[in-house]
Amino acid sequence: MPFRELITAELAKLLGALSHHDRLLILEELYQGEREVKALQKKLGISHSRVSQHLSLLRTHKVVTERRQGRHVFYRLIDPEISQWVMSALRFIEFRLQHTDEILSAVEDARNLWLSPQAPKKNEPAPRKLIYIPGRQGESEPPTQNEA
Amino acid sequence: MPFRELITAELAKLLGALSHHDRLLILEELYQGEREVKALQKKLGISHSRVSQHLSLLRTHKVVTERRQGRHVFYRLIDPEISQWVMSALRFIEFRLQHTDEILSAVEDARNLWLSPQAPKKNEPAPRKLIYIPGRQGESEPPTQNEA
DNA sequence: GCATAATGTTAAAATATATTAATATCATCA
DNA sequence: TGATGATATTAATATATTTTAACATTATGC
Repeated sequence: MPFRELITAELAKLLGALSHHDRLLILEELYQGEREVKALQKKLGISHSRVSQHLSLLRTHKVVTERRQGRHVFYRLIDPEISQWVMSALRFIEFRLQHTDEILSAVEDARNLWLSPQAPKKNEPAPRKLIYIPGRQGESEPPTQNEA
Repeated sequence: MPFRELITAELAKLLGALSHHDRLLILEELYQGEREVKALQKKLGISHSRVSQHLSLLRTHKVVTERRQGRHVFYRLIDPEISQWVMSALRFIEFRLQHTDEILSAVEDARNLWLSPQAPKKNEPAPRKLIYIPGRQGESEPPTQNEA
């Protein structure tokens, strides 16, 4: 497996590009549809320069792309399913968050927003494939697994 | 959505914990089964201290857990499906890697290793749910999406 | 038991990367 | 051209990573 290292490195870079609070919010926002920098800036409450830097990084990592229209630049996800993919990781963190009802319901909200088939509120582009499989029916076996 | 920030921050932390070449290799390795530090050290070709520190970080983020036996410490994935989840992101980077046949086949190898139902070679713990959906049949619509 | 080797963990220091905020530059359109 | 919006650059600060070394624990041989 000669290029396994390369693949792992690429994956690590992608994960690194996404491992930022603001950038995840941008992902969430862009999952709803195209947005210009100004809109993202308002939504996130950070400077436009910072938004631009985040977008630049996401562009570098081929997560987003843009479309120019006059002086407006609209950003969008290259593959909107990356958003679903990220959110499908909710299952790996929810046990950390399952403390208050408020947080639990926020997790539900997030899941509905990002993972339900009717996710994009208005004028949705197309029905999306579900990646997340709710529930943990496969929880029977203790993960002792095998030896090498 | 009051705790959305919290959820996004948690997700970002998880992604951050995984966004390292060595740690992804550890994930891959542990997907095969329990491993002691020494084995990981040999496999990755890095210092045992570094392995231990990586494992410590993964432990902090509840990705792995350990079992002690004498002077050996065996690590395993808390939820082996996290490994599949990470590898299902291959689709988001493969267009960057699709250059040589060698790389392409390495991607295939990686996919087979991590995502095929019979993934763990020997004495597999249980049939695993597939998260990755091969192919891109939903590629018809240009992602113009909707406006807010 | 005692010394020694094997296995892991931890801490501290050095290095490398990432983030931020401020500023500068560039492009577009009225 | 002037106003606006977007991007690039920079420098400072903060985080992460790596290395080295010290430490703890368990097994083994005498």
